[in-house]
Amino acid sequence: MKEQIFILENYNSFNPKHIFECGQCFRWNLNNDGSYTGVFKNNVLNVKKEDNKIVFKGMCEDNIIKICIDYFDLDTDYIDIKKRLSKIDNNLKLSVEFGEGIRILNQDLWEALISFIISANNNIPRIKGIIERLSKTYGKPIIWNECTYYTFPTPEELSKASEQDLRNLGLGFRDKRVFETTKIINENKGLLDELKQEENIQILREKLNKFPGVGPKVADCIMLFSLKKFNVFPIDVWVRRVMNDLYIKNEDETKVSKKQIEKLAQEKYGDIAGLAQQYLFYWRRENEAV
DNA sequence: ACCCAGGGTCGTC
DNA sequence: GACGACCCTGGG
Repeated sequence: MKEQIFILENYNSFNPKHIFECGQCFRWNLNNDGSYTGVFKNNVLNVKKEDNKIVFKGMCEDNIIKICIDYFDLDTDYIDIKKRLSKIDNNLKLSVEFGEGIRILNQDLWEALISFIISANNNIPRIKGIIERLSKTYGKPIIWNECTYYTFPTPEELSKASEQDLRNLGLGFRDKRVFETTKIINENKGLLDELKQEENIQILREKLNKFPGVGPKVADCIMLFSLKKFNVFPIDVWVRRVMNDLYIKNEDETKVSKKQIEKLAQEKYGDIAGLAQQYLFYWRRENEAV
């Protein structure tokens, strides 16, 4: 592998900070120069926005342009999506303005499955640390600019970890869930492809729920972030909070039922509920005191 | 120092 | 369908 460069000029709706900090991914880190560096599949990439250019630079196993178009969802028209969301109400308009450069990454299904199992009742800094340690211990090294990066372990690589190994890496009670899910994937080689080909959301959700550690929220995240199902609406504490603040206004947000939020999201946002979720999540998390 | 919450899920009642 | 338990860590 050798370094490749790809530059987008005058490209709209692309802001690295918005993309990497809206909660969809865990392996991108901010550098001193404002750029972000991350690992996905067998690639290491650095992304920097300067003036009217987006500069992609890195070690890629395939053509960097092809890889970026796929991973950064460059063929989707976000101007149109944002226009539609802005028309819904003023809240959406404000959240879309705030996170104008958000894009939904097309992440690897296996990595998303494990990562979001780890995310359960956990906080983002700790989730990132756990995934980094998993990669360092079981993934493959890629050297670039005198730094060593590690790929996310494949199912085979992760199968080398015992439950106790996982516990030692800091997974806590999620050790068993990750261990069992890895075992299921390794015993059913065609399962991941089968999931990728399933178009029906309900069937997909049922299949995902069979993995230990995958409940409704984690299943929705997997579908939205790695299977391009833009109509699902993952509900976590932040989304519950913002939906309650904006529409429901219950004194105790924890008392608001998931069903009620789901219904509201489908009615208001419909087939792009997942996109709405990302703008709202990012907006609410970055403006906590509001 | 102590307490709480965090991109929830699971087992039990 | 409600309710508590669950590893661990950063921040109040």
